[in-house]
Amino acid sequence: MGNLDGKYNPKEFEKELYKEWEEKGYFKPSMDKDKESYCIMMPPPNITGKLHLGHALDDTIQDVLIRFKRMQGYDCLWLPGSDHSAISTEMKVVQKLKDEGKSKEELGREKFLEECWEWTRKYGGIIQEQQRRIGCSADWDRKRFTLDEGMSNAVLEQFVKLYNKGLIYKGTRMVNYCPSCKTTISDAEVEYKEEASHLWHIRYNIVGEEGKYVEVATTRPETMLGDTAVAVHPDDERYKSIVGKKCVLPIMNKEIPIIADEFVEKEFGTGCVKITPAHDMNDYQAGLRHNLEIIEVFDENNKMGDLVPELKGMDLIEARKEIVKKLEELGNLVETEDYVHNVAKCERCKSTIEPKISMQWFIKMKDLAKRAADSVRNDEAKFVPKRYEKQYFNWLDNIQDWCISRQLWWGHRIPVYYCDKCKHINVSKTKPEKCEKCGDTNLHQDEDTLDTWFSSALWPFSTLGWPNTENEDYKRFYPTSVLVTGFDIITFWVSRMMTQGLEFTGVPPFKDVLIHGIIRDSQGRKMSKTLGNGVDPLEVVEQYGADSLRFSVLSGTTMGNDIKYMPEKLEQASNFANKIWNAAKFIMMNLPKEDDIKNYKYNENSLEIEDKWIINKLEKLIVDVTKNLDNYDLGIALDNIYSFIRDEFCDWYIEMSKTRLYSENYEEKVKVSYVLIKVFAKSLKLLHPFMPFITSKIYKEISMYIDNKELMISDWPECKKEFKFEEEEHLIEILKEIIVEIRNIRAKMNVHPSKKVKLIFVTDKYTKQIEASKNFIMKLGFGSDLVIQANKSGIDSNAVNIIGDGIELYMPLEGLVDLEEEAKRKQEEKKKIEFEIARAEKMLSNSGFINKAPQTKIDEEKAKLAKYKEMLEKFE
RNA sequence: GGUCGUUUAGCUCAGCUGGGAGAGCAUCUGCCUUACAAGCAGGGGGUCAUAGGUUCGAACCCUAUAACGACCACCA
Repeated sequence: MGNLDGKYNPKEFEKELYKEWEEKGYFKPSMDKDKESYCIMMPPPNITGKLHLGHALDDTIQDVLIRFKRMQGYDCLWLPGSDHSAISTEMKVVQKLKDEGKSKEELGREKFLEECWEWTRKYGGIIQEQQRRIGCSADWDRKRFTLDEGMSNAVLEQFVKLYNKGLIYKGTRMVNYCPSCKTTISDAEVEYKEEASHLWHIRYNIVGEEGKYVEVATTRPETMLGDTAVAVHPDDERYKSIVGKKCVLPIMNKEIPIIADEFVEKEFGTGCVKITPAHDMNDYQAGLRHNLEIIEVFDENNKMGDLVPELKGMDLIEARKEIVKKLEELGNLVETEDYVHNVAKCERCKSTIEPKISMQWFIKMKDLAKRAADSVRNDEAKFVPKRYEKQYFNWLDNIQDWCISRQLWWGHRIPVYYCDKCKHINVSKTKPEKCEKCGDTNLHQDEDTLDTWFSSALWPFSTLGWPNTENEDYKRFYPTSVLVTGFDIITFWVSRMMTQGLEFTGVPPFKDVLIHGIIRDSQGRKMSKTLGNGVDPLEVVEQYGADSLRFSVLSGTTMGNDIKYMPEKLEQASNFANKIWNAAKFIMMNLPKEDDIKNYKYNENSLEIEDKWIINKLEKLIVDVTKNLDNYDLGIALDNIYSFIRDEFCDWYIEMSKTRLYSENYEEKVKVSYVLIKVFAKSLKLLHPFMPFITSKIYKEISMYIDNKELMISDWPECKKEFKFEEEEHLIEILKEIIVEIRNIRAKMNVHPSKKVKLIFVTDKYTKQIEASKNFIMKLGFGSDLVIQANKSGIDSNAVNIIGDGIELYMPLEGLVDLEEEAKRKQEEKKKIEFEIARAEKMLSNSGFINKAPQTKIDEEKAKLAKYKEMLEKFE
C-alpha cells in the first residue's frame, strides 16, 4: 500500500501530480487521425484579473468535460489564453504611471505601449498558474493572447474584409463617452445608478402671442443652450394649438420650433420636452426625424463652449448653477422640483457618461445578426439551458450597429490610413506606400483602436491559426464542440462570436453553448471587490485541496442557475475525499497476493449475490453518469457518483465484504478482492473528471490490476445496455431493509451485537430467493439459525422473543416479490394499454365520429392515443 | 415598460418527458465496531408560494395572483 499511508492530505500530492501530467504531455491532443476530435476554447480571462470563484466554476466545468471526453477516446484540445482587455489594462497602467508622477500623454504612444507590454509580461501569466492549481488540463503550449502576432493578423484580416464588403463604415453617431476614461464605451459597459437631482421647469415664451408660453421640464438645464426645438405628444390636447408655432429659447434669445413627436410622454413632467440633439440619445433621434440643427454645447474637453461667452470653459456643474441663476433672474424658471432619476455611469470608473456626437467606426449588424439568430433557430448551434436562446434572440433581433472604435492606445490599432492630400481612406493590413487614389505618400493612420470584443469575437478560430485555414489545428478542431460561459456575456461575446464565425468560416464556431450562473456569496449577493465578499479559490485550494473546491462548485447545482457559495460544501467534499482515501487504504491493506488477483478467472456464476448486486448498481451508475455528462447535467452526475461510492460501495459493500476478506477461505478472499478492486477502479474513473487528483493518486496504486495505465488517459467504462443482475439487486435491497430492521430491534431491546439472533422469515411463498438470502444473512452474522416458515395463521409475523442469550425474530417478507407473478401482472397491464390504443384508433378511423364529433372531442381522443402510446413505449 | 427566472425540510439546493417527496448541512438518540470520530447506526422535521383548472393521478402541465431576482429598453 506504501503510498497511501497516513491521512488524506491533498497538499502532499496535487502539485506533484499536475506537474507529472503536464510533463508527460497528457493535456495535448494526439492529432491521431482515427480519433474523433473534441475541442473547447477557454474564454480568455482578462490579463488584469486574478482567478476568482467564477473562473473556478467556468474552468472546472470545462475541465470535467475535457477529461470525460478524453477518457472516452476523443482527441481533445482545450485551448487557453488571455485577453488584452483594453480599457481595464490601460486604466491600470495609467494609474501606475500616475503613481510615478507621469501621464500617458507625456510618455507618448510608443513608450506607453511598452509600459503596457511590460505590465502584461509581469502580471499576465498569474492567472494561468492559478488555473494549473485547480487542475485545468489545458494545452498550455497552445496558449494565445488576443494581442499576439497571429491574433492581431486575424483582427486586421477581419477588418479589411469587412470593410471591403461594405460592412464597416465611418459615421457620425451619438455614442456613450466617458469623460474620465476619455473614450467611447459600448452600451453594455454603461450601468445606471439612481441619483437625487432636480427637475427644473423652464418657461419658453411663444413667439407672437404675448403672455403665452410652454413650460418644459429638464434635469439638465445646462444643455438648453443647444436646444433646437420643443416637442409635445401629437395627441396631447393641451398643446395641439401650439404645434407648428415657435418659441423663444431663453438666454440664447433664439426662436425654435414647437414640434409634435410620439416619443414624448404626456404624463411626464409638463408634457413638453426640450430637444437638444447634441446631448441626448432620444433628442438626437428626434432631431434626425425632424431635420433639426445639432448644436454642441460643450467643447472636446467637456467644458462649456463659446455659445455664451461668459460661461466658456466652465464645467458642467458650474454651468448648471449659472444657467439656473440666469433663468431665475430672467423670470423663466418656474419651479425646481426634487427628482430622483437614473444616471448613466461608466462601468469601470463610475463617472457620468456624456452622450456625445462624434465620428466613429461601425459595423453594420443587421444581416450578420439575422444569420446568427437563424443559425440557432435552425439548431445548427444550441444553448443549454435552452431558455437562454431567448435572451440571445432578443439581443440580435433588436440589434444596433456596433461601434468598434475606441479612443485608447492599448489594443489593435485601426488599419485605416488617411491620405493627407486627398483625404482618401486607405484600408490595408499594413501601411500602404502611397495613397491608392492620388498616389501621395503622406499617409497617417487612424489614432483609434478597436473594441476588445472585436478580437474576442474571433477567438474560436483565430486561436487555431485563421486566416490560414489549411493548418492542421484548424482543420481538425474547427468548429469547436462547446463554449462554456456565464449568461452575463451572451450578448456581447457569444452573439458576436456567432456573427463573426458565420461570416468568416460559414459555420457556427461551436455546436453547443453551455451557460452557467454566477457564484454568489452565502447571502446571495454578487461577489465584488467593493463588498469585500470575494473568496479566493487559491486559499480554498490551500486549505481543502483542488478536488474539494471542484466538488463544492458543482455538487447539487444546475446549469444556468446561480450558485450560492457555501463553505460547508467544502467540508462535505473533503470528508468525501477522505472517505475514498480510507476505502482505498482498506482495500489495499487486505489484498491477497498480487498474482492471485491478476490470475483470477472471472466467472459470474461463482459470484455471491452481494457481488452481483454491487456490479449491477455499478453498471447502472456508469449509464447514468455518462448520460448526465452528455446532457451537461454535471451536478447530477457528480451526486450519482457521490452516493454510489459513499452509500452503496463504502457503507454496504465494503462492510459485506469483510467476513469474506477475513475468512480462512483463500479463494473467497481472492474473489471478493477482485470485485472490490474492479468496482472501486471503475468508480474512480467516473469520479476522475470531477476530482482528478485523489482519483489519480489512488488509481496509481491499483492500476496494475486493471489496465496499467494512468487514470487520466485510461478508458471510460463501457456502458452496458442490459443489466444482468436485476433480480439480485432487488433481493439485496430488501435484505438491506431487513438488516436495518434487525439493528433497530436489537437496539430497542438492548441486545448487544455479539448476541445471536434467530431469524425466522414468515412468508407464504417459498422462493429460491430466500435460499440465497439465507447465506447472506448468516454471513453478516445476524442469524445463527435461519428458519423459513410458512405463514401460518396465529403467528404474529412481527414477534420478537428473548431466547437464552439471544433473541428470536420473526420477519415478514413483504417486499419480496414473486418475479413470476410480477411478470404476469405486467403483462396484464400491457394488455390494458394495448386495448385502450386499439379503442382510440378505432374511434379515430371511424368516419362518423370524425365528421360529427366536435373538434375538441377528436383532439381529446388523439391526445389519449398519444398518451397511451407513450405509456406503452415506457413500458417496453 | 418588455422578456426570463426563482419560490420544495431550520439553512443551501436536487427532483430529467406527470405515478416513491429527496440530498448535504444543522438538530436529536445510540456507538471510539481492527478503512475512516474528517467516522458508524438510527430518529424527528415539508399543505412542494397562493387560488383555480386539465388528468384515473400534479412539486412537475395550463390560467391567474403574490414575493424575490436577472436581463433588455427607458427615465426629458
